[in-house]
Order: sequence, then structure tokens, then C-alpha cells
Amino acid sequence: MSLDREELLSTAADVLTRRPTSSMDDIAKAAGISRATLHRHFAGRDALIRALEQLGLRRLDAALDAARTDEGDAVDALRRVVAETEPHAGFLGFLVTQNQLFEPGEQHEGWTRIDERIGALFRRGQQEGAFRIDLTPAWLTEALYALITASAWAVQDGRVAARDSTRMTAELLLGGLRRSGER
Amino acid sequence: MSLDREELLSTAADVLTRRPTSSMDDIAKAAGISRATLHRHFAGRDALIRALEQLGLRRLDAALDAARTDEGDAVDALRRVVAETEPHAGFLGFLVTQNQLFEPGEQHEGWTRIDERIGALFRRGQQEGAFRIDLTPAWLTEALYALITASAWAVQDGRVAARDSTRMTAELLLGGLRRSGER
DNA sequence: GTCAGATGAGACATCATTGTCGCACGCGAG
DNA sequence: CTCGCGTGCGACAATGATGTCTCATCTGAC
Repeated sequence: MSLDREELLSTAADVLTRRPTSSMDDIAKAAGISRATLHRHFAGRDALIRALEQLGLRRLDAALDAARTDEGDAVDALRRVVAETEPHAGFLGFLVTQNQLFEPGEQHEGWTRIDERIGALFRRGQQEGAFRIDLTPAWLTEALYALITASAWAVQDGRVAARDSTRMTAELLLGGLRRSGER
Repeated sequence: MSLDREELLSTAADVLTRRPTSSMDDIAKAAGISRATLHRHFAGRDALIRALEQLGLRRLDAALDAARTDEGDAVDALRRVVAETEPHAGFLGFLVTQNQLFEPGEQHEGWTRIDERIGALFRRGQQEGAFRIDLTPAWLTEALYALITASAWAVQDGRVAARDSTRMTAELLLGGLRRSGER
């Protein structure tokens, strides 16, 4: 039986995010397979990275679809984005930290599209008066990535309970840590 | 004249954070020196990494000192932390993304101390009633790291103006992105 | 000018990783 | 049982990074 390719890529993303210098052997071991088998599925390290990118981007795209980013209240939509994206935080972390792997300026097109979709949600929220307008959509997008990734790492390291992570991420992003509402 | 060791380490942190697989030669070139000279200053890659850790931790410690984390209003103290830490975001990013470089569980002692200092500030703010109590200090600490690092990257990539980064980071962390104050 | 110290350039052996094979094993389908 | 497929294991050469060394050059102090 052929092993689960997606699961393999998922663990590869985790390993590479945590320790980007991991060898192919490390990755194979982490996935519970031999280096030969890893090479049978991916021609080489480059091919593996590309596949990681592709799958990660597809997952994020699907997560944004599932979150229905342009339906209903912008606040609720953002909550859905956090909830839908968090399961794929391993890929998100990989994409965020490793997207500098390739040539200068040569940004993956799929990535800019994800950026655009999320940025659009923030702009919509601002236009509807739900979001502050003194924080730029570009920054909010970066912050969203960073918080989701950080949340996943914190869960992995046992610093945050898994059942709380989605709520804490969304709450901090939406309401900040200050208790009172005044500016 | 001996070159500026701290500046060298600073660029090394940037390079390694952006592209963790960089070779010693890459690092040397980025710093504008030859590989031989790099080796004269640091016995090897390991030694370089250790030095990076040490300097990064010292800088963060100094930044927390300068921020006077246990003086005055917790909100203001947090703003000072963001402002003082941001200049050393390169090191922070390195520490956050690469702290898995060494053995399992073997966390650098200095790092846990930094964690503790920041966690203490969040706890103080919660006790004083300034901060929400439904977000754990551990999570807030992780979020602070993530946001400062993300902010620095965003500036580097030109997605956020340098003059706005401190304000945007602190504002998002403190107040969140929602416009109205109600929960 | 002279000297000491630091640097850059290049050569070199060594080591780890990589990518490719061949071969044997196990397991499910027929 | 037998076959086919996927896998693990080990060996192998090739490649790139690493660490060390030598030598020439430069710069600042004296």
C-alpha cells in the first residue's frame, strides 16, 4: 500500500519548520519511512520543498474557501478564518518562515493570492466599520500569519492547551489584551 | 582594525533567519568579509550559533532592563518593551525560529529567563486589572515574540513602513483590530 | 619607513549529505 | 502458491560544505 502522501508532507513541513537544516534522512525518519522511499516519492530535496509549497497553498486556499471570507460579519468571518486555518498551521509556518528559500523577489504566485484574499477581508471589515482603520491590511495579514503559527508552536511545546488555541488567537487578534475598551 | 563583532553577528542572525540553510560562505559574504575571517572569529558553525544565542539573549535582557518592565502602568511598560525590543528583532526572530536547533527539551536557560520576565509583566497587568485574564501569560508571551518578529520581517520586505512598525505592533497587541470596544 | 596585526584569496583534506542502485523482504490479489 | 508492488536496507559515487593552512596584501601605530 502506498503511504499517505499528504500526511508525509505534513510531517515534513513540521520537521523542516522546527529544524530547517534537517537532512532528508531526518525527514524520512520523522515520517517513519526510509530515505529510499522518500526519494521514490520526491525526486530530491527541491521537489519535496516544491510539493510542500503546493500542498500548503492548496490547503490554505481551501481553508479560506471554507471560511467564506466574504460572507456575513467581518468579525465572524475572521473567526472562521482562524478556525479553518489553524489545522494547517504547520504548512503556514513553513510557508511563512521558508518563503525566502527561492530567488530574490521571486514570490510564489499562489502565495500573493492568499495574501490578497486575506487582505480583502481586512479591507472589507474596515469599510464596514468593524475594524480599525489605523492598522493597515498588510500588517494585519502578517500578524494573522504570525499569531496562528505562534499558536500552533505553543501548543506543540505544551505552553498552550490545544482546546484554547483557536479562541486565544482570535480573541487576541480581535480584541487585544487590554481589558477596558477605551483607547 | 578588528571588525565589529556585534554587527557581524547581527547580519548573521538576519541571514540565518531568512535562509537557515545558508552556508558559512553565504554568511561571510553577507557580512562583507571572507570565509577565512569568519572562521577566525568563530571556530565553526556551532560556535557561531552559540554566539548568536548569547548575544541575542544579552540584547533582549538589556532591552527588558531598558523597558523597566516592573515600573509604572503595565500598558506603558508593554509599549516600552515593544519599542526597546524591536531594534533587536533580528535576534529575536533567530531565537524564536531556531531555538529547536539543539537537543529535545534542552531549552537554553537564558531563554526561559526572558520568558519569565515577560510573563511576569503580563501577570502584573492582569492583577492590576489592566489586562484581560482570559488570555494566559504564556500565550501573550508567544504572541509578543511573534508580532515583533513579524513586524520586522514586514518592514524588511517593504510591506510595512518602518516608522509605523512599533506603533502598529503595540496597538494591535493592546487593542486588537476591532473598532468598537464591546466584547 | 618599519613592524605587528588583521584580512582576503586560494588550496587542500575531510566530512556529511545527496541521489542512485541492486537486492531481499513482506503483503495483498489473483 | 505465485506474482507484482511497494518498501527497507545497505552500498556507492558525486557533490557541496566545512575546517585548516599558507601566502600575499593592507592598514595603523610607532
